[in-house]
Amino acid sequence: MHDVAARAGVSQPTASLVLSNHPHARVAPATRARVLQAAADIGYQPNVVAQSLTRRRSFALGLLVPDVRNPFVADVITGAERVASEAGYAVLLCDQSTRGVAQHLEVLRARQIDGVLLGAVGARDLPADALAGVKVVLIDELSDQWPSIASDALAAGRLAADHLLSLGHRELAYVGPASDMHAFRMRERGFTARLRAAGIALESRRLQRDWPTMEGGRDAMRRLLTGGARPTGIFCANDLMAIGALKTCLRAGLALPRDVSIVGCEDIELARYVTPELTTIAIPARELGARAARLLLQLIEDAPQRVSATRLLPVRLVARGTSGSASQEMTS
Amino acid sequence: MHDVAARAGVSQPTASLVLSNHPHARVAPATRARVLQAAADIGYQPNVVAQSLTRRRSFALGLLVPDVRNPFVADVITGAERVASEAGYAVLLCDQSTRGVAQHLEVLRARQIDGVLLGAVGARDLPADALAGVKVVLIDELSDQWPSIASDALAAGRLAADHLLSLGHRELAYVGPASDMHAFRMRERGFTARLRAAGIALESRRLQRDWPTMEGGRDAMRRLLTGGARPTGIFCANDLMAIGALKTCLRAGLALPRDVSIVGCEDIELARYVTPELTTIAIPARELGARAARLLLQLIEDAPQRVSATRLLPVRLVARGTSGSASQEMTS
DNA sequence: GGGTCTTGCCAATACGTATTTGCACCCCAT
DNA sequence: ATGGGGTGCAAATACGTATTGGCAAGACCC
Repeated sequence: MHDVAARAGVSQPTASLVLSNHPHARVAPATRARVLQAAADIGYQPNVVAQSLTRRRSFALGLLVPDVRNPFVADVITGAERVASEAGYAVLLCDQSTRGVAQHLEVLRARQIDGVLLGAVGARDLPADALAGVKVVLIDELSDQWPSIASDALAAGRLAADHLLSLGHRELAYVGPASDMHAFRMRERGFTARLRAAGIALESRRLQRDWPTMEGGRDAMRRLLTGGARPTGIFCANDLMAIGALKTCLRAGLALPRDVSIVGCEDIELARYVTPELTTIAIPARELGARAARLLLQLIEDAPQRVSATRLLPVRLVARGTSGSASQEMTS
Repeated sequence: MHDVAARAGVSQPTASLVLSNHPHARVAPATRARVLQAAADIGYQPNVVAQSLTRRRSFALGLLVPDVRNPFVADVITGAERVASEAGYAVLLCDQSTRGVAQHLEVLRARQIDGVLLGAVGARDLPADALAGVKVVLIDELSDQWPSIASDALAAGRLAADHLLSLGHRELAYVGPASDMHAFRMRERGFTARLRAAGIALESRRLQRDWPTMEGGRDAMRRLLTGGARPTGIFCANDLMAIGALKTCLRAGLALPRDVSIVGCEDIELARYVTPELTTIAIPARELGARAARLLLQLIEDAPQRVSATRLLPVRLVARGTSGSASQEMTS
């Protein structure tokens, strides 16, 4: 910028006034033009680090996720990255497999990060002190302590239950992670609540918890299959587990949806590419990421506008090939 | 840091010497201890932005990828993020769906980034001028202009060809992207070279190009099916395309591997979860990302050590359910 | 006991930009 | 002509840390 100023025959502060396009900048049009021309001539690019130091804003967001390889998470990232990037913010990616939430937050704080998006992190796990003074938005999580963007997980569980019930299933099971994430808890609660309303109680051996991955779904399904009293309808808290379960059923010689119906949750792209195609509850992952980023940017730029107005994003049932009438089993 | 210095009764520069652990720092042990104690007392955290300004190093890497949602890319990211993070570097994620490579590089340069990892970006597309003065490592790409870490893509193509040939297939096809990425070009070249060596020429209608996604694989497969003279063995340049093709075959009423054999490439986790399980060539994605990050860190920290020593990472065939003997078709 | 060396610290400066303050200068009204 | 108000710019300062140079005080030599 010194070079620009020298070339335009003005002082550095004047060049700064012009280039930062200050609102109440009183600069003569001719001078302004000279500075802009000089900047264009030498291809001036501002040093964001220096700007960050004086303005005490890094124009960067932290994006903390449990696992980049989870397709749902990848969708969330895509939505958030796009919004942030278009607003001129950089995205610092932090994977929890590398280090814990608290440690990542330390690093981000040291970098004077403007805000943090927390994806798929259970609110109870959050170290409140590590978050002190950090602007944060939770993704697909609800908390009265921090703003968040969430999907209607309760409805997701209900939709899955209603779908299976309407197909005539009475022998039902739930497969989900041991996570304390709000989204997972609510999917489970919505499901079991609807079962209770239909007069069905979920035995504990039909409530299987495991890691929210294909492997976890596989292991949970194995336990369901060997546990006796095989269920005919299964709701899996996410599609990865559902696919693991699906695969395990096929390996065990079961046919879907004849012998067993499976309903997943999230509707990742993959759900349409397994065989049979997975019936699931669609969660708008990209939209969650995008809205969370937008909310965070508002919190950063529009002062203490704490009106998070957390609205639940709607979910919907996508009936495909892994769910079918329970009577099929009886008649076959 | 001023507070730390005041608390320890020393000047700010002295505190800096202690806290930055300078090699030829001549500080009395007692003083050093006082400073460290003071820093611990008030929970001092360095301001990385200010450090970046003086040291002219941001301790941050750019990671430029075509699409976070591609599982192969997600694996690469995981590997790179882990290495960078453990070395104390932040990772700025840039998705090409947001803006072009050149624009991302501008932004990264303005942020005084220390280096850039370019994942799955064709070397020919690279704007050489936008890369001037930026330390960069290409991932799964080869170039005599920039250092890189790549897999043995030629061998991958050969392995696929040898596998299909050894199963007796003679009616072969290739499905790949129109990308000019080295990895894809070599996978194709290795495949076709082996076919030629076996006296088989690939007709143009059996060389289908499309987007490297499931949809692309689906569309390419549809063209193969409707083009007459259906091939019995197909090599798809990545697993996503292979899965799209697989799915399309199943929908068309074909059985795998009885009617058609498919070999994918990359061995993403998903390959084991489609039905039948996908035969594929395993590419060490995470290792690629990790090695690329390590090489970049070397270039950054160890001076102009241009000895990139680009070694090709080995690939291997993983035979699963989508490939079988060609004679099966004849006898069925 | 005066000189050279070493040790341990601080003062000064730099990094590149933003912001505040103050000073010329000109225009116009009285 | 003179004072007041506005305009356009530069000087000074700040952001938080790293680095250089130099200055005291002590150790050591003859």
